[in-house]
This record gives sequence, C-alpha cells and structure tokens, in this order.
Amino acid sequence: MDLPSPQPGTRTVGLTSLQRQVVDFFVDGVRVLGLPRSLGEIYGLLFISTAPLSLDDLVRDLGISKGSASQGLRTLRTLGAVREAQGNGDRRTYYEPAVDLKKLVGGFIREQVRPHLDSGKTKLQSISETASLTTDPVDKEFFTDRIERLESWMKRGSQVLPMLQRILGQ
Amino acid sequence: MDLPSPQPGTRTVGLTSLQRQVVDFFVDGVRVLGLPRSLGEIYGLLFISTAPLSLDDLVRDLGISKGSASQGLRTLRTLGAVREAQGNGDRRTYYEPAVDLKKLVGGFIREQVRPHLDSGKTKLQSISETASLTTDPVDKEFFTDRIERLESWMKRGSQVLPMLQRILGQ
DNA sequence: CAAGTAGTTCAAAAAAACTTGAACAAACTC
DNA sequence: GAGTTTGTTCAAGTTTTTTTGAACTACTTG
Repeated sequence: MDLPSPQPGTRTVGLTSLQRQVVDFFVDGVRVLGLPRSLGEIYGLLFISTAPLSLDDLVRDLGISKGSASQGLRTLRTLGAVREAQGNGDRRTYYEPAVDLKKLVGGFIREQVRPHLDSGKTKLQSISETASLTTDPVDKEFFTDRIERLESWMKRGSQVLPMLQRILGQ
Repeated sequence: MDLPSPQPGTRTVGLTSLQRQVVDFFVDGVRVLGLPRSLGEIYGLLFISTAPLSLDDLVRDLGISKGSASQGLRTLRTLGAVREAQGNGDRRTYYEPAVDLKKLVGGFIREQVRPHLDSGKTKLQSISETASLTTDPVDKEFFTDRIERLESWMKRGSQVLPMLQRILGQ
C-alpha cells in the first residue's frame, strides 16, 4: 500500500524531478536572502504544486520534521509568502503560495529589512551623542563628517525601499 | 608602557566607546547582508579611524586573530570596500575604507548578488527542459505558467540592480 | 644569508544557526 | 467525554559557518 520506502540518506525522495529542481532553486534563493533552507523547500514545493498542500503533505514530501514545517509555514505566513487556501471541506489547513513579486518583496522588506534600518537609525543617534563629547576639534570634525555620511546612507536606504517595491511590483 | 590589560571575556577592549558603537553598527549591518561579523568589525573600525590601519592594528584593537583579519581584509578588498592606503614610509600595508555608497553597493552586487542571479538563470533553463517533458496538458500549462513567472522575476531582478546602484550612488 | 617581520593558508575548534522530536494544547469526532 | 487528529513549542541534537592559531611563504634588513 505504501510508496516505495525512501532511500536512506536521501531527502525529498518523494518528489518528482521537476519538484526537486524547483525546490533547489528556491533553497538557493532564500539562502541569498539569509533565510533558512526549510523556507525555500516549503515555498518551492508550494510554488510548483497544482493544488494547495497541508503541513503533513510537506512533512511527507520534503522529508522534514513537523516542527520545521510548522515554523517554516509560520515565517512564510508572516512574510506574506503563503496563505491558507479557502474552501476544502477538511479539518486541516492547506496552503498556497503568494506569487505576486510585489507582495513577496514587500513582506521581506517589512519583516527583514525595515526593522534593521530602524534599529540602525536609533544606534546612529546614540553614536552621534557619543561623538559630540569629543574634545579635539579635528577629531570632532572628522567624526561628524563620518556620522553625517552614515545618516545619508540610512536615509537613502529608506527612500529606496518603496521605490524598489514599486519597480518590482508589476 | 602597555595599555591596561584587557578585561577577560571582553573583546574590543582597546576601543573607545565611539569606536565600539560604530563597530557594533557595522556588525549589525553586515549581518543583514549575510556577511561574517568580522567584516563588520574591520570595516567599522576603519570607517571611524582618522588614519589608515594595518592588519596588526586591527588584530590588536579588535581582539581578533591574524587569520580573521587577513581573510576579512581580503574579502573587503574583493568587495571594493577597503583599499590600501598610499604613501606611508613603512613596509606594512595600511588600509582605508571606501566610503562611497555607490561603490559599496556595486561591489556587493557584483560579488554577492549577480553570481546567484546568474546561477538561478541557468537552473531555470534546466527546470524548463524538465517541465517540457510533462505529458498531462493541464499540468504542463500550469508548470509553464509558473516557470514564466520565475523568468519574469529574474529579469526584473537583473533590471533593478543597475537602477539600485544608480539611485544609491550620489 | 640568518634572523626578523608581514601576511597567508587551512585543519581543527568554537560559535551560531537550523532542525528534530517528544510533550503539549486545542479542536474535533463518535 | 475518551480518543483522535492537527498543529505548536522548545530543549536538545545536528549541521553549517566562522574563527582561531600554528605552520608556512615571502619579503626585508643588517
């Protein structure tokens, strides 16, 4: 009744070769973004699935633990990269991928980039205060100059994000 | 003759509090970019130094190993984020930071982003070939649609990079 | 050219990040 | 309402990444 038992040492044995290739593609993709491998696996499989998948589907097909799947799905939901599929007469939850680049980029910016930009701005303020205590006028001018530069970097970063989202979104 | 000996368990003890704060700022910064902590430490210290620093300066002030400093400097050079300072009558090499945002972003794109985009495009081609073997016409149409979407994402990515660089550069 | 200095390399150690799985809570079913 | 099923949590285990440091190369200098 069961499918052929998995070859030991090999994960994602239940996948077709297309699925495996797409999963790999996204595993690489999320790695660039500094996100864990499992996110790429989950998103990738959803992306190339013709129907929504449940947590158990992911556990079985990807050969990952329930814990990984659960946490991965949560992160992907937070990022707006997956959503629950509607209307399948079933108790369990099925997921489908968000495939709108603008939305994906937006979620990434909101969750991963903005928080760092914001904390950077806070840090910069206290750096500025520390620098203001400098007594040597030559040093002080140099520090002020560098700090202004950092402030301009942060400002540009903030300006670029909405642009990025606009450019990438359709 | 020596400075007060370092407090055990604490690194970067040789730094002023301004230096420490700036180093922290960059440590956070490089982490977002998925680069190792030591790169942030090294770049941060160079950034807030009034004069170029040698490898030994970095080892002493940051409390990192010679190996880390050497490898970190190499990566930073590759990224175009530091360069050798000219004209100090001395055998050893002194480094100063590149402080032009355009150049920094350009180096990051060239070294860290482009290679992944390129390998992604290659992968996508072979995915496309695999999908073309699909017999079921409904599946085939779905796969084709998804792959086209990926292709459009990659294309947009490629288009955005130069724009980004332009927008951020001055 | 011997002794010293600057810097690199890379195997092994340490640290950080990710995944697992067992215990748990919540919701459903009969 | 006892027993399933679905999904979450988190401490412990595993894997991956980063750092260290000792051995080495290549200069330099007296």
